[in-house]
Amino acid sequence: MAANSRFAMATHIMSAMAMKPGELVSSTFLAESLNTNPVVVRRILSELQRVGLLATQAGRTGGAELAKKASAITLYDIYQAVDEGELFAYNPNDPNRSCALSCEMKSVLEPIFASAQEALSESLKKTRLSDVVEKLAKRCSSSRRA
Amino acid sequence: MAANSRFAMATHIMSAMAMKPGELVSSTFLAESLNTNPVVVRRILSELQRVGLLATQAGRTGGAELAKKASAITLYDIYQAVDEGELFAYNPNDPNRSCALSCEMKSVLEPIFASAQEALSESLKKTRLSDVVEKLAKRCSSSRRA
DNA sequence: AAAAATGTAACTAATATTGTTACTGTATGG
DNA sequence: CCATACAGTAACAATATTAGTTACATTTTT
Repeated sequence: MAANSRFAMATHIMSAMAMKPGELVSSTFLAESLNTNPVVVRRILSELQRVGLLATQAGRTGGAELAKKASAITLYDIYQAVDEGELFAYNPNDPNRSCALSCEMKSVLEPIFASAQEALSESLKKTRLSDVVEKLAKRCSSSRRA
Repeated sequence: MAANSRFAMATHIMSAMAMKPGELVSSTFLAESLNTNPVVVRRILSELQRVGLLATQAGRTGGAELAKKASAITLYDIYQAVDEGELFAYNPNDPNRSCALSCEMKSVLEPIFASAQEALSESLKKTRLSDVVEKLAKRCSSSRRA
């Protein structure tokens, strides 16, 4: 259980909400779609809410709904909300101060890691949540036909 | 101890070898530079050797050396050697077969994940090991001057 | 007041990463 | 020929993260 699937789950959750505009969707409903526990969903909802992608409402008829139009949300927004960890980690040990290479390694890697992270981010910015929903709608209707 | 630093360590190792062309470098020497245990180094050496980036020699005067010129090796080659895991993980649970969205989610995410991975890879291909070594050499000489 | 929702804390199980010890096999040098 | 220094690898411990679960407080509607 190491590679983190929160981005996939968050995109799933956001897509489900985008397909029910104006409706409040419960964590229990979302958990059934994800085949997991409602608390797992609520943890992700909480992160998405924190960055303003959705709003929740407590109480008997409560639930969550998108805070913006699906066309105004990119997958990068979702990625950022749930995946704050750095892509790459540096050597966790202190540099060996008697080794010049060891002392300079991190500062040489920094811009390389930053560029890679930036390339990844730009790629995710190209897809909007509305694009995902469109693809899902197409696939779902064609699988229903089959 | 979760985010994986093998790419940073492997780049460090490859750089150290690139700065001693023709020499066999021991895992003990590399471990001192990384401030870690020789076995940690040998595990990474083993992965780099598996993909043909370096060659090792056993015995009293043994060690490791690059199998190609530093200008013929990109950081992507190193990344691939040590970081085989996927960048993103899918929801580990089975899809809920009574939910069309749930059933189609993975196939919609697949090309998105692939594009992001590709963008990352292309970014890493832009830097050659020789570029890293040049930057290190500059930084090391200027820090020595200071 | 009951019911159904959010929000969150605390715990478990599984897994990954790093470091360590201990050992085998190999090649060199005296 | 044999001690030495290396690679290679298995086994284990410490730590951290992820996902799932239980439990409970709070909020809102009916």
